[in-house]
Amino acid sequence: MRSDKVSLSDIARMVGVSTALVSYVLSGKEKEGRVGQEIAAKIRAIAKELNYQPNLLAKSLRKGQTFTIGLIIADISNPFFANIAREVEDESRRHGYTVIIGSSDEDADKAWDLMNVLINRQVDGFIIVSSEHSERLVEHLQRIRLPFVLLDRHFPQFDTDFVVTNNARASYEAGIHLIENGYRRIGFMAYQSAMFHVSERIRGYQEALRDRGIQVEANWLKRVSFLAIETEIRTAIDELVSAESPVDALIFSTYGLAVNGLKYFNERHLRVPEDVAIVSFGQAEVFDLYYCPISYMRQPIDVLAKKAVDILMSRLKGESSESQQYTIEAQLVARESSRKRMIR
Amino acid sequence: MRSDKVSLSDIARMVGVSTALVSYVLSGKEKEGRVGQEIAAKIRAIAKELNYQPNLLAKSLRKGQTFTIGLIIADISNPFFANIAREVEDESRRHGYTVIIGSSDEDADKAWDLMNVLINRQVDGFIIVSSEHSERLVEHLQRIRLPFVLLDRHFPQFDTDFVVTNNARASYEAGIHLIENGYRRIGFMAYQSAMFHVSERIRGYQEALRDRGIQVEANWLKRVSFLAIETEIRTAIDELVSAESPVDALIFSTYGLAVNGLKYFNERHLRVPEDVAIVSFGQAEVFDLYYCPISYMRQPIDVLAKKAVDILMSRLKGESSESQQYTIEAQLVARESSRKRMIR
DNA sequence: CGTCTTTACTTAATCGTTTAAGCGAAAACA
DNA sequence: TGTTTTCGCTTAAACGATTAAGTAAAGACG
Repeated sequence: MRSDKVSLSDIARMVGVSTALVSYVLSGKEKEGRVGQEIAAKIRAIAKELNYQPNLLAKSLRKGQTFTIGLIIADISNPFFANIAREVEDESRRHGYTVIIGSSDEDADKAWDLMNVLINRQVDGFIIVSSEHSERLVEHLQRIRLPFVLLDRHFPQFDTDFVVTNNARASYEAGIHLIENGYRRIGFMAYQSAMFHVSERIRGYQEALRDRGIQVEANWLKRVSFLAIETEIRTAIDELVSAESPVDALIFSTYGLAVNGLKYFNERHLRVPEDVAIVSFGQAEVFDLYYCPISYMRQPIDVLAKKAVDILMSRLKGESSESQQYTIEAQLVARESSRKRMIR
Repeated sequence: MRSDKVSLSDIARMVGVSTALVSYVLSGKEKEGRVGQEIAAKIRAIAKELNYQPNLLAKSLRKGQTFTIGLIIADISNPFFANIAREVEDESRRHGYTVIIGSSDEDADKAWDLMNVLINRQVDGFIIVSSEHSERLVEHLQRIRLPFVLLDRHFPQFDTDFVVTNNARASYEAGIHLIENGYRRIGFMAYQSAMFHVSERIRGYQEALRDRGIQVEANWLKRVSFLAIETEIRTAIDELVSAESPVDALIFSTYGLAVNGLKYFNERHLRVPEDVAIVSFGQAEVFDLYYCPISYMRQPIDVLAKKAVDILMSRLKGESSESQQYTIEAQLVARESSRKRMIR
């Protein structure tokens, strides 16, 4: 297919030396290779003239390193993950690494297959936003000793590297914020999932209410399945605003829940914050543009991503052996959607 | 780093045959290799037992094919591109290809560097959402005969494969739609760019107005630079709604312009569609969630992406030599933001 | 029974690098 | 002058697959 691919041996032939010498010069190992000044210059000149581009496949095969990392996320078309992907990509490039991204759709089997595809491609390591039931994936990576960092979500039962948000604390602050602004009946919308970060978010919310002497009603907590979100979130909201136990505020625990929930809010003509005040997790332009800008717990995606890459890089250098675990605080961005409650 | 990597020769040693035989069996070439039944079974058994995963680097190096394609887009954190990326990823995987995504930030130099990184990684081909001044990139790929497909944007002066939206037509329809709903003074917001798709979108808009006997005023067309979008779009909108030549409707020619523009609309408390009706390009959840759902020209991202991958695949098989060029129609999704004008 | 074909394998080159080891020749040292 | 060191380069193995070509043994054929 390609015609003018130029290899080390092409240069070697033109200069009249061995490929070894060319390799030494072009990879900056002149010292070790003890190459003559003139011949080095000549090699460099010819390489430049032919626009020599080393074949990274060959290099990787030989060195046992590809300078590639695999990034497994739920869905690149979700802006939260897209932003993560962007930061990971930029940070990795700074270290000379290329990222291969795969979307798992929160499906452990897909994630497993993805992992295998990437392993076959000999990635040097992984950054993973894990999905439910991905314990097997984590165990497998540990067993084969492939470095990886869990991002945004982790498994407390495994001793792994990870970088996550302080989810309990974030929920707690979201709750306190709403309470301090006069809301008393606060709902919480979460995915139906046994993942740690989900239960942490729920825990923080409940603690906030309890700390402020509010009796948490069980049916304020709504859990919807990821796959049937569009229908289930409608039922959940219907129940939350029904006469029986109407809430005056609602915390969405992810971006996807917020988007789907707010769509239904519009449909039902529920007013924010008059009917229901809102604080959400995740972040996206949607929150700015909503008629009533949405308050949210800002997760410092750039910091999370950068830290994850840094940890992975240190692993790839084989530096430490202790697990590196970072929990980063989210920050409340208070907007109109949770403004002080008017007395009705 | 990795301990238990198992290679062809490991299997060969255990079974007591040569690596060649193992290769034949495991790559389903038993016929050509004329391998015995029993030994084939044994090889397969051991391979399974050891969980053998072929080293794609070695395979690629030998075969001169990596089954990898490079996708260059402006920015993965922009939902329009994120959706493209997702579709390209899925469709490619169906063909057994892995995608490496890179963000160019609409910067030709970054795109060039990205291209080189990916070439070094021996991608088999490219799908490119090109940026301004990327003619050099296109010429280079043609010269080295690396297959590529331009997506969403193309250069009319080059004879390349491409898949694009019918931009002139889409703008035209957006314009007609607004006119038919009673708007007469229609503005158009575009990036300051000489790229073909931009001028096509402008052309369609102007034609629509002319066809309906509306005298197009020059200062209805606003062009803002990609880099200084936040400030320039404010000035542009200020001018558009100013007393001198206030518009009653506005077409945003990209997602990014719409988001930034609408933010400023909120700030200035401009009402949609009472003050200004809106039709936008691009698509995202934002448009659904805005207090007044935004009408937009729906570009069939899934079709665009799938077609681009299909074309690239046919190139990789070396099928046709004629350039394959597809122009796909966008579809108006009419919502509240451009509803029939009330007489004031 | 000798020759030809088929079967079931092996050998070895190859892809494009890296890099340890080797090897003359010149320079330094004793 | 003889020995060691340094210099400047080459040789060749290795990474892990693929695959054309070779080969030995068994079976088919006349």
